[in-house]
Amino acid sequence: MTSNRSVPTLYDVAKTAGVSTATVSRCLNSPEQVVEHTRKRVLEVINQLGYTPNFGARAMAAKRTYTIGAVIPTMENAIFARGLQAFQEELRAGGYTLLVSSSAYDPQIEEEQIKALIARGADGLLLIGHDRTKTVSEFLRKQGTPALAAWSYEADAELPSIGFDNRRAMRSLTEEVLALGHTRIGVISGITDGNDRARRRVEGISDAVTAAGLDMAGVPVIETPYDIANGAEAFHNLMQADTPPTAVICGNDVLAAGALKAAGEMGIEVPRDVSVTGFDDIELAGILTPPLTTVHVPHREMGRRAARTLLAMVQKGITGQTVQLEAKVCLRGSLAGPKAD
Amino acid sequence: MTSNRSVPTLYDVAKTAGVSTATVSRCLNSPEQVVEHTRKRVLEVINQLGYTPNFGARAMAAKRTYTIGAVIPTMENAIFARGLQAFQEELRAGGYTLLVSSSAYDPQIEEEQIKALIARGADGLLLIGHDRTKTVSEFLRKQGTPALAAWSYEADAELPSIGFDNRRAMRSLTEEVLALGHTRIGVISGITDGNDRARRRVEGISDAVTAAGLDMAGVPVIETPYDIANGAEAFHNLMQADTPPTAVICGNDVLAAGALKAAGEMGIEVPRDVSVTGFDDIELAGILTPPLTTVHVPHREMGRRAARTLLAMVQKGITGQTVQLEAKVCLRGSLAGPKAD
DNA sequence: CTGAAAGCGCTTACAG
DNA sequence: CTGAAAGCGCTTACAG
Repeated sequence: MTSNRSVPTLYDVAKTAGVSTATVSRCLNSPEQVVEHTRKRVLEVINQLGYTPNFGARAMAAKRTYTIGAVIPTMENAIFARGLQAFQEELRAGGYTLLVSSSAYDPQIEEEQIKALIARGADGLLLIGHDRTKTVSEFLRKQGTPALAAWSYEADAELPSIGFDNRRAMRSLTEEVLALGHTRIGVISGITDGNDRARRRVEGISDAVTAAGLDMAGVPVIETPYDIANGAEAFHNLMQADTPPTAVICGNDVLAAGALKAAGEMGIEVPRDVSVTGFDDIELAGILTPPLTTVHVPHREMGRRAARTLLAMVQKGITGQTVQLEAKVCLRGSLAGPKAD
Repeated sequence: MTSNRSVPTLYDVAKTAGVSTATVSRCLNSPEQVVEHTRKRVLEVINQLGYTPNFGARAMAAKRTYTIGAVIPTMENAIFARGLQAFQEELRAGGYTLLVSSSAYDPQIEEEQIKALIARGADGLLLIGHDRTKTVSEFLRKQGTPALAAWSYEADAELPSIGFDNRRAMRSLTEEVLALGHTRIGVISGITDGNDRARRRVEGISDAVTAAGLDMAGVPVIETPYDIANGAEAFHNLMQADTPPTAVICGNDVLAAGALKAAGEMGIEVPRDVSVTGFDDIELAGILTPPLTTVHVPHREMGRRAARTLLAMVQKGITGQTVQLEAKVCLRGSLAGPKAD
């Protein structure tokens, strides 16, 4: 039974080349097992017919797809873009294809996407961070598909991870802020629920604040989705207080960009009137006015190493090794001492 | 790595539920065909066993995957991010999963990715623009997989498209620039080879320049990959001339951001000393200093409509209708008249 | 080096 | 409403 516009199959190739389907399959998958003149003829027929293997059939029969899936929280804001680009380049060099989907920071959607990717035969998975639904964690364990968490180092997490210590990095940044003499801090954080990176960063702020002898209870923390407009609004609210902060620490560069924008609109000068810091060091950070003090994340290295590790897990069946990378404070013009008044 | 604890199959479910595989399949795909008590029992077993359908097998048997693939030139710069987000949301509402991959603006990689996506059973494809290799165009035609081009309206292209007229939009922007009295224009364009959007934009500049009675031969055009650093370097070079331009028109906002950055470093004030314009109106454009005059692209609407059109093509087998959307000039602080000297 | 054949895990007419 | 069975397009021991 052939459909009208039938796509050629292995069988068609075999028939017109006068060989068995096994031989055609071998020409594609282990050409060294086929003698040259046979192989040449088969490859010609393949070209002539415009044959491409049916992936589903292949996956089902061979039980591998040379596909790696990644589920990231968002494709906007370029937070993950650079790391993912490096990840993809490295996979490609290894003969693997990357398929990406995004969860919009919604655990339910993340679960769907993970299942969709596994169902589509992903040989391995790159995920971001460690917070996820119980059901999907269990699903992953049952499935046995190798998975790696990036962007967040955790020593004892369920999945091996390649990332940095968000808490420690943010603590270092905050220490720099405090060392300049700021005592009135404000925080604009991402949503911490379901986002361990955001949560760890707030913890890092708290660590530094407490260690400096200040009371975290006196530090206003606004949680809002990562977005320029939200950062602007939060900044606006923070500065409305009777004694507004002299330094606003933001959970990432996107929120900080919003804060800077709001400052401009409110006639507040940064860093003279108030300091602002970010996190991530996306390209944007360096071109804002003033340039943003932030934490530099080793995006590309993280992507590359994640790819290598995941490929090793997939190909050699080894357990992924957790690796901690460094994220360093990057001082720029948006941070200065508090106004002497 | 295959786990010894083999993943349950349809057959396992059927056996332990005491029904045929056909019935289990129906519970999943057309539950209304199964009487309630049977269905209930089967669904319980499915849950208990943690069964998930094998996608490859399903795709092969059913010949559809509810998957849409997209190949975009880059995940960086957020140029496509917003539109893609809307595209994905709309697909999701329709029960489809989006899988994305990026080509790094390399036609060869685009070809690979398209094939990979089709091989993986994508029911339809979203591509960007109209320039692609002969082989992949032919492949698409042979394959018959519905495909749609976005981000670029072309009346008579091979693929139906949902997009705007890059040429006309850039012409309008340039007319605004010229209307202010600028006669010395410089252009920083993306790489036009293999990128019809970039090419059309330069044509649009040429249209306006020529219509204004100026000679395009006198307009320096630098082509460089979309990237902040490249934009900065190109701006630097442009301003090195004996009679530097009084207005620099950039192929997109990312290049313009680089130009603004370079201007700052060179002590050139925008727009007093030189005007700078972009294209795309990504979120960045509004928060730069000064805010960027640019062309506003209807990202979200484009994404949504692309999804609806593609879904119609996939589900109803209809031919996609080409739609032209409006991209409007958006005037902001980075553009002013030339310095009166 | 090559082929015949089983099997991968599903869906879907076709019967009943 | 449900089942038996063919078929989807490949890969891979197993023989020869």
